[in-house]
Amino acid sequence: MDKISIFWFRRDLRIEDNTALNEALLRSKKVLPLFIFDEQIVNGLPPDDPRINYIYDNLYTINQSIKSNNSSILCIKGNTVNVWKELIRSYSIECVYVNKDYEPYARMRDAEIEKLLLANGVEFLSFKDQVIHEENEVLKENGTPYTVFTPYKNKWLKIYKSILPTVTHGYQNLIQKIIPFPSLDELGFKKSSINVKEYNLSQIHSYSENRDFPDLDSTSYLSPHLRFGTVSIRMIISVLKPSDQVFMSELIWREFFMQILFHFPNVVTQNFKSKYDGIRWLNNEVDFEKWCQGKTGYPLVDAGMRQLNKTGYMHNRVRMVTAGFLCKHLLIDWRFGEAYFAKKLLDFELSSNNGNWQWAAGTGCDAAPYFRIFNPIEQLKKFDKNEIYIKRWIPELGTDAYPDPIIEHKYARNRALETYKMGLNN
DNA sequence: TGAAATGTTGGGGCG
DNA sequence: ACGCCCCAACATTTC
Repeated sequence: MDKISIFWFRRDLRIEDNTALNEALLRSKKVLPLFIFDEQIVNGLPPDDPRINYIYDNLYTINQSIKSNNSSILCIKGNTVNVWKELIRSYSIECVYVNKDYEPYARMRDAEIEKLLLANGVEFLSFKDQVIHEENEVLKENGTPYTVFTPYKNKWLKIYKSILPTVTHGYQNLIQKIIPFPSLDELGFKKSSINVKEYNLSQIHSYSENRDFPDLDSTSYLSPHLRFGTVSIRMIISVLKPSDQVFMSELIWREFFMQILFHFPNVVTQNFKSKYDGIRWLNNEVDFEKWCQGKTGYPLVDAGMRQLNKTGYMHNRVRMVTAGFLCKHLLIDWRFGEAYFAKKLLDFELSSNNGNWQWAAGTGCDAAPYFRIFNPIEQLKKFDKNEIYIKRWIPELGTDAYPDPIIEHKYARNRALETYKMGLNN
């Protein structure tokens, strides 16, 4: 039996400028592309989760596009370890190629699979692909990680040399074998009514002027594409101009929080700054439910939550306002908000979601100070003064059906200040 | 990538 | 012309 190599798709769902795939095609004459719907992940999601749909659709499209070479993606649902044990039995595998995934669960899984493969004489090669600079490439002089964004960014930019997307040299080294591609139904999933929007770079050069106005809908919608790797980060960076530094900074925030999660994995469950551990959250369930449903009586908060519930997306400015409202006005632990966003966001990325929630709560590294409290009315005046965005998402606005504010701003502000001050450890 | 509270300044109304 | 008050506008401090 001829030896083959396997390229394992994970969160890099494209065939252009895909580092590990390119390496596999360069070094091996028989490359089998693989995707595993990991039961440990998907079993925790509803069968019609839009992100599962999005992954499926992209795999389907890639599978169609390599059919001209008589090639296929092997698409399986199962327990990842068991799938690999089975693959080792059915194929004579020389080498497995992957792009690195930096999340705690993925690192643990990959370490386990690598061990299994090595024990069976299979080489496991992993490559940097998802980021420009990975966890140990941007460090302080003393070799420790940065925990403040601005110096991190300065160092990031200092060592950055423009990287162009790689050109793929053809896919003829993919194994020529038609494998039936499973239907969504056969995988045990269902069609979702929510779809990922295509990304849009046409307004990228006016990002810094328009980004704070949610009614303009001028943002790029890149986030889910970066999350699932349907676009390469090198391609995005390569279209930026020197004047696009604000947009560039957002991409650097992404890598900042990735390296924070890598070096401080306890942030998943703990405050980055433990001096906030003593905050007595109220965690009122009725308040939380109203926040989730977009029924707080604060239009900007409610519009954001409804946009999230309906589309799986929320404008960034509004994310800050809704998150701040949950933590400060309602005194609900940021972990509840984080979990809700994780469930709903198409672009859900553990590192960014966690980092930004801890930012909003004031508990994170380089976070907003706790006494910086957004006034949802002032934010509305500043960023949606013509009320276009809020009317778009709250049809009953201005009628009796729209609720009164669940809490008065001034009262909530003072209560938050007192509660945070009281909870401080030093 | 905050907002409120407090302080300062200076123009204008008015006796 | 002067002193006094009011208050908008801006600046600084505080949370």
